[in-house]
Amino acid sequence: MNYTSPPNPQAFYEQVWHLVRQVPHGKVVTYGQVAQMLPLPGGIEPQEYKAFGPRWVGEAMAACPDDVPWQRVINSQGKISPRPGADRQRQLLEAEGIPFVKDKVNLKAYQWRGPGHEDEPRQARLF
DNA sequence: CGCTTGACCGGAA
DNA sequence: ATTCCGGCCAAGC
Repeated sequence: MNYTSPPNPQAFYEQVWHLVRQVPHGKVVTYGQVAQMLPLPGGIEPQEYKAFGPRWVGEAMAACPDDVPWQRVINSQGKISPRPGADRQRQLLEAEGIPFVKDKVNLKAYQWRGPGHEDEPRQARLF
């Protein structure tokens, strides 16, 4: 279906922004992850959503309000998607304490898993 | 009117 | 590890 935008861009974007606003300081999410976490938009086939959802998330970020921590959304490779302004994004993330190695973020350690399991210590007790 | 280009992703070469 | 490609729309030049 639509490559450029979902059936109801405005509604979809708001869902994206709502989710991104919940990403904690010092954590990141990927475009694809955000798309996957949101409900399947009406009138869209799952296969189509899988193919274009991530791009729509990108569109949403390009038009996000000021109160959305847009810098915490990066691509599936842990890198900042190339575009004018990428430097600024990296600066903001580093300022949050997120280290970059070879221009990449260690998603294993810094990816936010979603509401519910915030950032519990992996294994606090070691008897 | 035709060609280029997108804040993407996963698999193939 | 890196580059290319399909997916297949639409606005801008």
